[in-house]
Amino acid sequence: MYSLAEENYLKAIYHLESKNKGAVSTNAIAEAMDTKPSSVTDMVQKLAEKKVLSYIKYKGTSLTEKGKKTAANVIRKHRLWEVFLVEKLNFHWDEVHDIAEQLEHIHSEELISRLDKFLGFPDFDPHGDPIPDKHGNIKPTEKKLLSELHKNQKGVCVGVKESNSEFLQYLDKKHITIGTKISVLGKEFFDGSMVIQVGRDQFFISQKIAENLYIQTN
Amino acid sequence: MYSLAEENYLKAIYHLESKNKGAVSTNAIAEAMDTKPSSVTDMVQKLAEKKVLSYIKYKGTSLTEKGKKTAANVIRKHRLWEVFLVEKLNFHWDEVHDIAEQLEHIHSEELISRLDKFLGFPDFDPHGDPIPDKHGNIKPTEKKLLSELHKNQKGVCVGVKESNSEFLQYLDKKHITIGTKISVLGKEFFDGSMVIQVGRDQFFISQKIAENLYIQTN
DNA sequence: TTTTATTTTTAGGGATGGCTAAAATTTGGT
DNA sequence: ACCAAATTTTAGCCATCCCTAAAAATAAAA
Ligand SMILES: [Mn+2]
Ligand SMILES: [Mn+2]
Ligand SMILES: [Mn+2]
Ligand SMILES: [Mn+2]
Repeated sequence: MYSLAEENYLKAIYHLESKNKGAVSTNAIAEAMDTKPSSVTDMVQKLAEKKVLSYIKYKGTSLTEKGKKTAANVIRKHRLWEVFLVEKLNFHWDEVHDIAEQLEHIHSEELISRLDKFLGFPDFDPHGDPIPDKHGNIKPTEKKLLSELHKNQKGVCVGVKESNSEFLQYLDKKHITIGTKISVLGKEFFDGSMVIQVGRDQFFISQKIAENLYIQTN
Repeated sequence: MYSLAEENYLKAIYHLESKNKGAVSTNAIAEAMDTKPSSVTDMVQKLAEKKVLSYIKYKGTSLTEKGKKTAANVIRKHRLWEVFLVEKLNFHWDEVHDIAEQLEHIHSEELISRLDKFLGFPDFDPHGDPIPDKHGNIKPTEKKLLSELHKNQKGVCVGVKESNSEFLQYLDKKHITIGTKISVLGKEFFDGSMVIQVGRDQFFISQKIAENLYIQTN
């Protein structure tokens, strides 16, 4: 059984590892957790003793299989609760993250197993992120960023990279959500901006927007 | 915002106060919380500074209005989550308490408000205990213990006093649950035991059982 | 009314999870 | 290769919430 703080560290390191490939630096963890590097060193040394990560002084840390599984399980709980909040309690997709941050630490295998069933065994959370299975495995999906598409390519929005309220509310305003079809009508090489078609609307988006939307093309 | 430990103390003191009427002793709190009296003194002094209870050295503590409201709100959350676990996730009524002990500490007014609506604004939890409203008020209900009934009186089971697994499983075996009609066929003055009728079955129960079943007679 | 037993508080300390400041190590520029 | 900058660790400290042992106050008995 891991403490709330330990679970949050494992989750943060898991996310950093999957983004940056390779050992995770102390500073990167500190920034992700909004804490000080010295606090990270303390915790990382404790977690190394518990064999959930390997740590080499000054060289960074990486999760062991045990650590990965534990982290994936916390992420599984987070995302299942987000589905619950949106599907059953009618929360908006930009309101659920902070509540899920708390709910992800409730300890009960049976609870999560029943919640999963109650929700119809969902594969993705409200932001399009995949929900790990109970063994910590995530189905690989072939998705790309909208910014990687070329002129005249099209696809379906399957997720968002960042999911802060401002961004999600922008998407709402433009009627973009999970499942929305998007076509690239034009792309500017200079700044990466695009003109896209969503339903009957055509409009301009910046590269920053395009870099935060996951698209599935098939 | 109160910590997990603070909320648990407030809840325990609230329950002790409503049972024993009058100031609550340090030892009583320690026993209820399964902790040491010295730890209770520490926490009670801290809570007194926060104005959620009044504390006089060697004389005991009692909750202020603020403290009562805070405690009732934790109890409200506990009981709403218990309803969720039983009604939506199909847990059995003897399995939900420990999980609700964790869920009751999730901080979000909006979450509880929506959960309440999702559950159809229930008045009672799966054990027949009343759910306080968002202001901390509990509707007074006129219920009595089965042990207070006389021969030939009858009523409906509306709740259980203790709700540990062993007792709840005993009730299941005897097909007694919330809403079950019970008639007192006979009562022994010597030991308070009874013979009761439940559906078509007639059987003996001890005084201990009769003292833990709430009955409504009308 | 003493004496004894019980209850309650205080003193001192441990584990967890933070912090700042200073020291050690690594990285990068010249 | 050397110095400067950035990163990382260590040392020492703080807050929370728990503990044991000892002291103080109250309650019960003699
Ligand atoms: Mn989230
Ligand atoms: Mn999400
Ligand atoms: Mn309960
Ligand atoms: Mn209950």
